Amino acid sequence: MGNLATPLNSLRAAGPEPPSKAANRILIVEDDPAVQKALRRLFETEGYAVETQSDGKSALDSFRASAPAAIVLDLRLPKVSGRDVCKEIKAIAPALPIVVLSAASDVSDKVLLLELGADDYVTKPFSPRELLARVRAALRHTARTAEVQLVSFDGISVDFRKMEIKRDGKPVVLTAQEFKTFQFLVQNADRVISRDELLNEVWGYQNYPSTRTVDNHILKLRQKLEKDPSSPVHFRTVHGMGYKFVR
Amino acid sequence: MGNLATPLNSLRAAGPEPPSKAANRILIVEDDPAVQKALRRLFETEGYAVETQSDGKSALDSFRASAPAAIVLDLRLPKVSGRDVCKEIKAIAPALPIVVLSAASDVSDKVLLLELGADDYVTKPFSPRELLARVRAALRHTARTAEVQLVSFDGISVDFRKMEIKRDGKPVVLTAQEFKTFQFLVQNADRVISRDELLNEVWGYQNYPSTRTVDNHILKLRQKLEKDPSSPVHFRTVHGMGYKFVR
DNA sequence: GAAATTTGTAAAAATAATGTTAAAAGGCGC
DNA sequence: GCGCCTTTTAACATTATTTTTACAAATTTC
Repeated sequence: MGNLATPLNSLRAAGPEPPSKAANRILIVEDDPAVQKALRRLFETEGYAVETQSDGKSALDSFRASAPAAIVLDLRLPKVSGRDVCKEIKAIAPALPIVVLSAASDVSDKVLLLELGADDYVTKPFSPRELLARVRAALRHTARTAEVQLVSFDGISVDFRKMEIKRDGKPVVLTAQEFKTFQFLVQNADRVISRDELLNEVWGYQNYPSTRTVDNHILKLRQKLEKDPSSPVHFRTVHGMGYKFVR
Repeated sequence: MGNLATPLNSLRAAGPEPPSKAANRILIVEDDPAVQKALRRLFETEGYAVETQSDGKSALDSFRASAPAAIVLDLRLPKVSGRDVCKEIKAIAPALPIVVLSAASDVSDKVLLLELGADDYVTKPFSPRELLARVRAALRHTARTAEVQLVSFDGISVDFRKMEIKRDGKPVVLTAQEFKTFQFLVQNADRVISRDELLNEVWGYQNYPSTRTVDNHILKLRQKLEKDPSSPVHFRTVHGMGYKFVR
């Protein structure tokens, strides 16, 4: 499971979670049989209910009939072009997430995708994991438009959308990386997060600093947000495992 | 983090040992000796048990024999091509994460990786850290899916994800190693586990403490979790064999 | 039932992880 | 390029955990 999916998990962590049937139905529109097959396998092994179509016309029919939770759409399609399919679907169901597959040349202008109404796209040699992550992210996004945007605890209030943090009414300034770290921890509250996971999720693959970097950011967060930084209450360390944010 | 891993393990293999699916065993398939050596070092210093193969044929044999937790696979291989190896392995073990190494030109086709069933890829030249990060992410993925997350017995409740244990409502604090030991025992409840198996599975490959270390951890678990530690009910001793957790 | 082996137990010794500081490296606007 | 801010690394102190050790108790073997 892509690590991007973790916030979702933690949000639900409160109770036993009933997997909604509709929530994991996916429509894949792809004309190349080989790719179609591969995509089907990819998503099915991840527990999605997959429906596949090979052309734009059938895709539209299928979409109306089965009401999928998300659509994976190849832009290059016979008959009705992928672009038109995308537009049309978005006209009917604006909230339905669509992730577009495209050759790099197709998206020379990202503007186009926005016009189409696509929620995200994956280009050329993409890793299956990446596609999965994007679809999941798209699903998550629509599933919870108001994804924990406001949090407050212990005299601290946070507006993640505005990127505003106040402590006893006074603004607290976090740097970019501190903020991202904070947000990830909050969105995964109560769960123990390893340094590696934080590096993956917050820092990403390209720049992968040493694990000690994480410690330093935690230190900063404690200094800026804990009442008594030397005995942290919210940013807890779990020795040998990682860190854990507790409200 | 020693890298004495290999010799120690082979020594230990003397005794009768069940085919373990150690979570940190990695198969690296790479024909360039220099790269192979570098990769081996990279992963070994990170505590993985590394097995290397130079061609597709041996890779398949090795995969069948040793059941690694993940595979790092160069697409360019002599004899059987990396592509075929990938496909074949995915056909047998769809859940086994495969991270592909490839020249940029190899993945120019957006289809390729998908069809192969690879989970992720890194293009040459790649940064060691990025490769590590991707492999770890892939491993975490498989580790997280489908495992018991909540358990309770006898007034004790466990949330493995939060790493939280409560006894009659009060939190019990376990150290990292204690927790891992506990988790492994619980997930293998009712089965007798030898000390050697515990060392392999919980302690991993590169640290090999004496078997008495296991006894001490069991002791701690009993002290923290048994009603009457001197006559344990859940953490049972199977004389001459090992231990066994009973709910 | 005595010797040999295995396990229970607690405390000491050895390691390893984390906290913290300060300096180096990297980015960015000017 | 220069100065400013952020991020990362490096180093050292501190704390926590893991491992070893030694001996007592229990179990098995003969």
